[in-house]
Amino acid sequence: MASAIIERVEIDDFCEPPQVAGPGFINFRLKPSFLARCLEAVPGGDDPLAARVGIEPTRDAQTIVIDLSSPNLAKEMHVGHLRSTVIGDCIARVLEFEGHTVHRENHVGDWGTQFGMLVAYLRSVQPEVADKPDDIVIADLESFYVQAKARFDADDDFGRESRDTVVALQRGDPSTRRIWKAFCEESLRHCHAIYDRLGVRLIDRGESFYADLMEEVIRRLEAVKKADGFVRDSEGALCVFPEGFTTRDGLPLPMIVRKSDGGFNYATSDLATILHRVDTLKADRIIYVVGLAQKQHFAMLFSAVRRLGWVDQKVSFEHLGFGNVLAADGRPFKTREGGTAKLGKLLDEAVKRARAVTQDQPADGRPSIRTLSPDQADAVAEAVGLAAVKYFDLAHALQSDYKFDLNTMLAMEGNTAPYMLYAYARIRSIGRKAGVDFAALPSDQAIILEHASEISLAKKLLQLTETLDVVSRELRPNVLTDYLYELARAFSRFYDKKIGVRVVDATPENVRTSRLRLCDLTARTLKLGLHLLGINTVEQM
RNA sequence: GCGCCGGUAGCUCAGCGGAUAGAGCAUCGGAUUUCUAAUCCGAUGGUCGCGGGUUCGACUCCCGCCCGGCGUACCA
Repeated sequence: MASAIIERVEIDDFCEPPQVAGPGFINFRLKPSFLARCLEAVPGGDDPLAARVGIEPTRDAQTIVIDLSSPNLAKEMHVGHLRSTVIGDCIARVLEFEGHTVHRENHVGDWGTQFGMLVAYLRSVQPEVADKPDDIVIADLESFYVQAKARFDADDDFGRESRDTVVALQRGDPSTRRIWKAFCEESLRHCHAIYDRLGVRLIDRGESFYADLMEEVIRRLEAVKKADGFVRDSEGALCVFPEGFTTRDGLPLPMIVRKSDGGFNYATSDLATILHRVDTLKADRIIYVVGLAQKQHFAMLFSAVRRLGWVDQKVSFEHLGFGNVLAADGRPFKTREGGTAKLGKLLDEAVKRARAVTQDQPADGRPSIRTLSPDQADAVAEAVGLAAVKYFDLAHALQSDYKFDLNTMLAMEGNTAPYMLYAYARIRSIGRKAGVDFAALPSDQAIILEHASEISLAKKLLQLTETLDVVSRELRPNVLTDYLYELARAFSRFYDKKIGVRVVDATPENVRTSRLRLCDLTARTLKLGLHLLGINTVEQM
């Protein structure tokens, strides 16, 4: 059968004669001339598609909401928020690149009983905030919370005051609200210092934003409530009972939407966000980038929304769950003191280590030829350190836990950000060395693929489109990191003095130009790919 | 108890129906008078947790076990 297929296919213009290779396999080998034609067709220079390496936006754009990051404003952001933020941002970038309208929704926790405690504590330790709420400064949110909690546990009067403050807050008492708002804004400033550093932009929408919509959720549920129905009261709480979920005792498991004390919880606000996202933002697709631990919660939420018929069938809901970040010993990530590891500190540490890496000298004692000024070295360290953390996170399959290991993520060898950034910087340096502006390379000159390393680099370059298809369809960032790593390796071989080819001093001129164009295409592909991961490139390092 | 996610080379991880299971690190051995060696080439190393089944073909799908983690009504 295979030979019958081989005889009949007409693919001479782009493929070598196919060969039967064992039972069930036919090998097709694309002709270098065809690969070259494909690469020649990629727009360059000042073409608007040059930075997109020729990839056109989709024709059926959707409106997509991505729920990401979502820290609790009561505390400092910690490692736990890293994955949601970095993965969510990457997915958003990929979908935006495809041409979709993306809303990055930061569903921050700014509501609930702990805020009564925090406001009461703030009032007692910084009484002046009542008059000047905008002057509030809390250097360390984490210890502020710990102190408030300690007082709450030890002091009954303060406990009562805290509970009264929650009530006042929810009733809308102006003075309480003012202090609460000041606290939240201060906490958000801490968050955005990190977002800015990570290059992540998103829209903050706290639980409090949904206060009216939560009431609307309750009204709608009350309207369809029946004694033994899908929506009913149970043990004093208003509940939805999606099918197929049970408690330890095998009884139907409710999603509690209004607690028996009348308060709301995350199910209430998650339902409210859906109303906002569907009715106001007009979302076609909603993606929740939240840890795998909440898988059941989202399964119940989506099931409930479908059953309630609150959204059009064509709106899709996806929980993009991910595993935990563990310490190097495989245990939950804690500081030496046992507290949660603050994200800001972790990034500082990564950048500090990256700075040391930029000081590395060649192993054999030759002098380094790096010419970075201290300021440039600082900038490179910042870029490399943050890139290392992000890249390492994104390079892991989403569902698996991974060990946060600065040594591995900052290694210059292997599938790491430093290797990738170096490959890019190295290519840019070739352009400088050759005295050419990549953007001005003549795009009408042929690409010539003769050497094995040129052909395999060309094949890799041409896999960008299908790689991005997989990434956006399956929402898997590590498919992109793997591709970029393979591309960088293919380039290292192409450029290797032993197994590769000469570039800057290649002759004749048309071969040199062809190879420089391959360099340019590789640089643009790496830059685009890293950009979609949320990683900035550097021109030298 | 039930459900979900892991269990792949000494270590860190990819692969998740197709051809001899791949990288990096580590170990050992090569290249090199640089187009920035943060490189390249090679070797060693794996009954893909265990046992059944489906299939022409299973790390990949199904069933049952064993480990580890998480979830399982008023935290998120």
